[in-house]
Amino acid sequence: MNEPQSVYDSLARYFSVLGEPARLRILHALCRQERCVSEILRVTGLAQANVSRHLGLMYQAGLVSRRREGTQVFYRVSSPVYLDLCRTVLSQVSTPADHDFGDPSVPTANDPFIGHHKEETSV
Amino acid sequence: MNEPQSVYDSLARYFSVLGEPARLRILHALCRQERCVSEILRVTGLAQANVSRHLGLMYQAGLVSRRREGTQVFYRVSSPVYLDLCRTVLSQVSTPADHDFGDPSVPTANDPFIGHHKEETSV
DNA sequence: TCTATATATAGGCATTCAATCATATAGTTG
DNA sequence: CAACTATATGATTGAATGCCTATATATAGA
Repeated sequence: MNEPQSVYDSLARYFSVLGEPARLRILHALCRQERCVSEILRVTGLAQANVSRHLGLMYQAGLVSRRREGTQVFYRVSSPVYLDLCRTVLSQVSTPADHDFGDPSVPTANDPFIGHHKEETSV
Repeated sequence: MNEPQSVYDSLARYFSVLGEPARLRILHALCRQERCVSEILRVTGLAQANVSRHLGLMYQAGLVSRRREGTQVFYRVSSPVYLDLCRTVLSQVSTPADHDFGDPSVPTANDPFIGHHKEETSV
């Protein structure tokens, strides 16, 4: 029972959940639509146990919602706010150009969380 | 040198930097104004070595800028975007009301990151 | 140069946490 | 119930990271 004591702890917890590449991949897979776990596996290429863990964590944190349909469990982003956060940071990240997140000249087609989602062919 | 390979890594790195209560405290201390390290120590009550480390990390990540003046080093939030992120998440967090982020009846006086970030104009 | 103040950094220790393998649970169908 | 599919979880390991103490660097002044 490690309840967060302060606003800072709660806030940090949210950011920590977002601070993991694998979880961001999963979030991106849910960017446009809800998906069941096996779809997420296929799209992201991550291992089953990992995806399940990350989804559980994100679910507990409130970032994703889920519903069961037969043996499958469908997850979706619980609030577009979380996608907005990603886009906001991405827009900041792209400007310095000291990393190679998509050339500024090349439009946002390849960037995650843009909304025009390239289906699972995204590299 | 461990350069991030994908957009997800870079994005996660940013969120990770924000995913630490101590760093959020420091960020909050810089919410309205730039401050030198000793001021940050006094305001946050954190240990000197920790603050220095956290500031160094945030500086490398680009979240804060700094300038030296004599023996003192003044830090400031490099972009109000990072404060906006905090406020955005806080607004999401506050709704459940299962944590004590400032009573809704009590105005925002005690809540972090509520101060309007005055244009810093990099003195 | 010597001293004092302000900030940064190194090393050790403890904890957190992601990846993995194996196994368990839930639901469906025969 | 048995067998199968889909998803979750336990246990272990290794890496990353935060805090602490001590020390190093930088700047200013006598």
